Amino acid sequence: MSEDLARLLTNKPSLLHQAPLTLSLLALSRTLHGLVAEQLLTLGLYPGQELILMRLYDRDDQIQTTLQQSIGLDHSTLSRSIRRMQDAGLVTRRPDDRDRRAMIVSLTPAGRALQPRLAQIWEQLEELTVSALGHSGQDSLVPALESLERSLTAARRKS
Amino acid sequence: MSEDLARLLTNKPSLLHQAPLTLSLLALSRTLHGLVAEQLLTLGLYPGQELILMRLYDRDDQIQTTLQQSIGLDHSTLSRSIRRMQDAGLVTRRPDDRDRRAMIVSLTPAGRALQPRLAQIWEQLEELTVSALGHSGQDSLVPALESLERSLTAARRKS
DNA sequence: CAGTATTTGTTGGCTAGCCACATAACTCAA
DNA sequence: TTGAGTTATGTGGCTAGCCAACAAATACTG
Repeated sequence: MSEDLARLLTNKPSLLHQAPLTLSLLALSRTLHGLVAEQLLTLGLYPGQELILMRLYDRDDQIQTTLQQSIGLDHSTLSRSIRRMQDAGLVTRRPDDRDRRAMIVSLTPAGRALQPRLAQIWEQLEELTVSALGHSGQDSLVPALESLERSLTAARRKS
Repeated sequence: MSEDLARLLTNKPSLLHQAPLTLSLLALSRTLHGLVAEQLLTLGLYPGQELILMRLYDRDDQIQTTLQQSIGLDHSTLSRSIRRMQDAGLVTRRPDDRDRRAMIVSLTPAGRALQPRLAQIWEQLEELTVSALGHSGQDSLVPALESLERSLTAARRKS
């Protein structure tokens, strides 16, 4: 890279090399997101929607807020995503009789029908990442990533 | 969690537990993105713009396509981001005399002035992630993440 | 040299995701 | 019971990011 040459000449360190871990995490994050998006698109899904479906596969007929809290996205994001999934025929929404503010989100047959294909995609992704890392490092990596995620979440709360 | 109870009773495995690595990577990815966005906002920046600035810190007066190729985003995304950065007074764009299709992107004094503060944020993020992982695991993790990123990129190319 | 192909950039349209604000319904206390 | 506070959801407006379609300039080729 001639950038490196320029840096040698001017003796200025690049910000890009001063945070290798952050940078590689961000790069990986983007690539993974793109790959997931690509795979989901074959089901007509968009990133984020798979998490909603998976929560509903585990427990159908959930209140929007319950989904929002377990997934952790903003309620407005969920509201719009779920509406689009309703438009796509994957879920239905009806007001809760006992709390008429709340909307109960339920799977349609079409939404439920995606379950095996989603499971397959999920499986392939896991296989891909696991084999890329070598099966050895996998067990140690998951706890490390989860610990890192907790630390970053804690760092966000502080501010 | 009562979801787990329900699963015990119905004996249905959750998709959420079948891809722990993928899931923890996605969760980490989201949290990191949020943290970065939060920090960048203190500079009036939005995620992605910091990469453009860093490339320009390393080498000023770059063609848009050069930036696009080194960063890896879609050219339309870059076009809009750079226009917003121009509106914000961080960069200028002028057509290249030798190739009048191309736009030369250059830092303004305001854009250059963000360099130290961006460096500080970048440093803090790296410290945070490194200390969260324990300084021991860091050296092995970066190559692992980069290797994983390459594998995922290769998986995208195939399709 | 003329016509075609490629490259560079912009715009429209769709998605996710956030914040701020608004609305409706529920809760609780005076 | 009335009124204040809380909760659930929706909407407007902004960002990133993608693809597709387009225009303009350059490069290539017959």
